[in-house]
Amino acid sequence: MAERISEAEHAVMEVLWEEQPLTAAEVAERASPERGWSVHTVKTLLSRLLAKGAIAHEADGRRFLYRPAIEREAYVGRESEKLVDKLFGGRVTPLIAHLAERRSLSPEDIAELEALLKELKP
Amino acid sequence: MAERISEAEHAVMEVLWEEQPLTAAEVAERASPERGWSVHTVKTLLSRLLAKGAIAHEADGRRFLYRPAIEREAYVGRESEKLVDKLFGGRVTPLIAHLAERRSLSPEDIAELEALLKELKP
DNA sequence: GCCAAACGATGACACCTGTAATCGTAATAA
DNA sequence: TTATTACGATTACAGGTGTCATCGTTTGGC
Repeated sequence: MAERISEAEHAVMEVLWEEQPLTAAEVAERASPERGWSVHTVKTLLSRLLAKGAIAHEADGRRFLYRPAIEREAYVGRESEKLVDKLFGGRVTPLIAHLAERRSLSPEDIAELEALLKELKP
Repeated sequence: MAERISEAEHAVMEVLWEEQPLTAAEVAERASPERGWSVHTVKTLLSRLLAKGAIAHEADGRRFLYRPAIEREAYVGRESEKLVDKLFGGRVTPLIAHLAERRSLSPEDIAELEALLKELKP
């Protein structure tokens, strides 16, 4: 469950986080517009995610219904932490500084962040 | 130069960003404590980084001196953006919210962020 | 001048990833 | 009841990645 999820696998996870449970065909349908995958490809990705324990399936007649076995919240939290650790020694501020520089934050962004900070203060 | 840099390659880049230029042996020396790499491994990684254009080398007698060809700033900026785009639809605030939740921000972190926001405001 | 050490270049190899196709079987349509 | 279709399971295969070893050559020590 702490297994690494690849780029393509992540795209499948996003589909399932969006709507759930889904059959393999449905996942393919929803994922294909952007990725142009064959249904075979999607099935392979689903198998790998199953093996990693990132999703679960239950039988529905002859086919399976798939659903996420890990929460998106947990996943994005872990990934964010990994990036901050890897690139910024665990410090959040330089991350924000970088993002602010590269894509200027809108006044709304800034207001949001200020509100968030206010909440975080004791 | 916009080539993907792998995990192991990134570790080599960090060594070179820290100190530069270095010979292959020196890179291995500095990288090995944490990774336990053989010098062969490091040389392979250097070759691949060269091929990708992420580093450059100049002859120093019979060996090479390696140095980064891309700036750390640019790299971490790109990587941060990729994460924000992939996981948060490009929005910074939810990223911070996640990080704040998972590893509580210290009062210093919060102060830093506040200072940063103040600077960003017109 | 010769031998060992040191280099870069090249090769190796297993595992992961992206992207399918094929196989065997079960269900469905006719 | 048989032919087709729809599934999951299995197999495939090239390119990337992590991790080294070997080859051929240069050079520094003696």
